[in-house]
Amino acid sequence: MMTAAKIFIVDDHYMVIEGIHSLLQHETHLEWMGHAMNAESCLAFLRNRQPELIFMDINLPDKSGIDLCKEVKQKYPSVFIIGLSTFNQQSFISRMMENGASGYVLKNASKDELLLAIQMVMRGRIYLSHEAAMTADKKSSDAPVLTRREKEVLELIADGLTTQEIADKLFVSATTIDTHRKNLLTKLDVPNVAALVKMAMKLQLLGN
Amino acid sequence: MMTAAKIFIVDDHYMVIEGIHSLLQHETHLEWMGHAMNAESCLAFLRNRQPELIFMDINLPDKSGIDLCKEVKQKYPSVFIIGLSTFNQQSFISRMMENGASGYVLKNASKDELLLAIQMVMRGRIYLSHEAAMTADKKSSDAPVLTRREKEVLELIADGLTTQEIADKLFVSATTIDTHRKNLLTKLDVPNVAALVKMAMKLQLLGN
DNA sequence: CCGCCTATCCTGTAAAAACAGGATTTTTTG
DNA sequence: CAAAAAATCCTGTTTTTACAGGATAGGCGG
Repeated sequence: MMTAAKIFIVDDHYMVIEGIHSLLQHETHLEWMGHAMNAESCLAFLRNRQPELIFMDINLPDKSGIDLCKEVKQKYPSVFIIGLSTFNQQSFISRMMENGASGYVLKNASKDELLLAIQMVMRGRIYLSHEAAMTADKKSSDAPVLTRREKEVLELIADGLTTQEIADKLFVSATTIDTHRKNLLTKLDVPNVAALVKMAMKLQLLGN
Repeated sequence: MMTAAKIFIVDDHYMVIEGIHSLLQHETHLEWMGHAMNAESCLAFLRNRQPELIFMDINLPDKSGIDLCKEVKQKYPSVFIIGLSTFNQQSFISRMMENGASGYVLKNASKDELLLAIQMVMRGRIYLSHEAAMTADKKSSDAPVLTRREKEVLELIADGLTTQEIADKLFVSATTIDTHRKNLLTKLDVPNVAALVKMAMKLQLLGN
């Protein structure tokens, strides 16, 4: 029997916080440390106290859970993080895992699944929500893999910047951006930026 | 003082059910009747017992909350329905309202907001979540009015057709399409088609 | 009936994107 | 480490957009 695991949650949805709290409050081997509703206050909390496990929503008002995950893991490598989201967006899940998350559960998880996830993750294993694991292969098949730079360029293209403007912004030659754009069109199999942006939105490769 | 209002919830997310339950369980003027996790079992429940107010998620596994709302209101006109969703999708909100819902709250609503919503709706008034209401006018105010033809052209641009291709498809001159494109850029205040498509998606002017 | 809006069409120029077909240098990773 | 992947840069040409500044005809409502 291990000592009570300290749990913290970051989610901007009050009902989700209450939901998890309610589900876990009578578990004597778990200690509820509280919650944060944005990345900022989460980091502030961590400066003083350290939970062993954090449930972290992917959509936060001030910063994506993916970035927050990375930051938290850099500063506090020993903390376990379980991603939390309504949908099973494979791209988000894998990016969360790349950034050091130990697991991922959907918000429609049952109490049993939550407890199982906590148990496994606290033992150093990976837990992926059943449904999340299911769609894992499905999504990855039709959503092409973009590199970090390509995503960056894609984002700027969608913001309406021209090749030259993007080049200036990223301190590289315009031809480089041109190549990236070319590769983006090929990867997403579209003829021009208009279709590119639409496709990217559809595949949720584009924030905002 | 009215008698305890009977409340029911339909949502496929366990955490949301628990969240609302937890938030409302100590309210003595409310009676928690239980929950359903899909449209089917919601309808089954209603055949035997009748709540006065139903919190209804927009995304259900077997049927959209919008359709379920319509069906429930047809069979049991006296029941009040409050829509429930993670995002403030204006199109969904309005369709929910058209189908007889009396209100709409986001899942990040606070306890106070929930109670206020219940109170207002039970008195026959409409309650729209603050953020939902916010985006309601924002959407309608800063979303420019496009003509039928402009929408048509916009759609084709987003599909990746060039000006010439669109002209051929619509049996008009290329310069006509050029003018439409120009007007679209002006109306949405964007510098090029990439930004145009993104903005159009954001303002929900584009289907698909 | 007379604006206003919509849809259509025009000329011309400059800028940007798309297409082709490379090459080199980092960075990542097995 | 060595291969693979990613990021960088290049020279061209052709096509498409973006921008400027128009015009004309039909419909609809005050």
